Amino acid sequence: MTDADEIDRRLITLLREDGRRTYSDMAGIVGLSVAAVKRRVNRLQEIGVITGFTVQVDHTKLGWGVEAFTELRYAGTTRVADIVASASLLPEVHAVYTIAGDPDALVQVRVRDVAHLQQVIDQLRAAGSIAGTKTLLVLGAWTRS
Amino acid sequence: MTDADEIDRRLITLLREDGRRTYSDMAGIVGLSVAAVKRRVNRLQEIGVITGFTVQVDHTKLGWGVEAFTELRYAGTTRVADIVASASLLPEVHAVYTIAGDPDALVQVRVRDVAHLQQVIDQLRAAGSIAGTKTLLVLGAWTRS
DNA sequence: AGTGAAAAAGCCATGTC
DNA sequence: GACATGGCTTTTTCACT
Repeated sequence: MTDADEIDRRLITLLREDGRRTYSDMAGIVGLSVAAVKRRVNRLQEIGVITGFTVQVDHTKLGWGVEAFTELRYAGTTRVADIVASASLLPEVHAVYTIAGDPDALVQVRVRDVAHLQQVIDQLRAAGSIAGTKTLLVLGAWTRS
Repeated sequence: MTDADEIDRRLITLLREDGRRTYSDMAGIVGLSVAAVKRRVNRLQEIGVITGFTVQVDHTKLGWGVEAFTELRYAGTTRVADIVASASLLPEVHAVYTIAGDPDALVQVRVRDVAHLQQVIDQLRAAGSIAGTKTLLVLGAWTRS
């Protein structure tokens, strides 16, 4: 936990809604000067609460129409770091979550079509000592903000 | 699929790395004029490839230290839209994915601690005609870029 | 921490090639 | 799409509280 007060949280919320909002815009909303808002945002970046600015992309419109989560189960000796390292090398892999219990990891992938999905799953299986996989095909997604 | 050429894709990649990059910066990298880059980025927003700008936040540092995925299984008659509508009302829910097959949905949640997780799961169960849940507790996460 | 003001940088519309 | 110009907005810094 970090010392982020109520105003810091409001600034973060505002920037999550629109990462390009201007300092003067936010200053007007939270009731501080532009310089004060800038210093707070800079500080939030320095202490690592804000880790970066980015764009949200509709991957469907770029031809990556299929999204899936693949659950991975490993042979007993596999180390967590190796799991993440090998899976994250695939460009189709969007996120890797290591899990307590069963399964051992959950991999979020984005692919062009189901044939492509098959390829990626095969590559995941080949990457380590995988005991088994189960893939959840995403039909629809809702994400906050 | 949309008509986004190689330069468009490079611009998207650049903006994913840093959503605050200036047009002149990108113009220098891709070898176009500032005005041309601006027109392309505007167009990518208009056609919905770029859906918004935002900040990446380290939720751990804000006291939301526990992340989990909860698989939901429904009674036969539940409609997908209702699932998403009810789950997305909880502020702890970060994303809802509807799934082909078993389970019916995968819900990504972020909570303060495991006691809080218990509450959220209970609320998810109460929200619809849930036949069962299984929660995957995240130990570590890797996300692209 | 916050304020206010001035300099520097970036944005954006317009016109021309 | 390139290039140039000018007006406007935003960012960034600095001295002061």
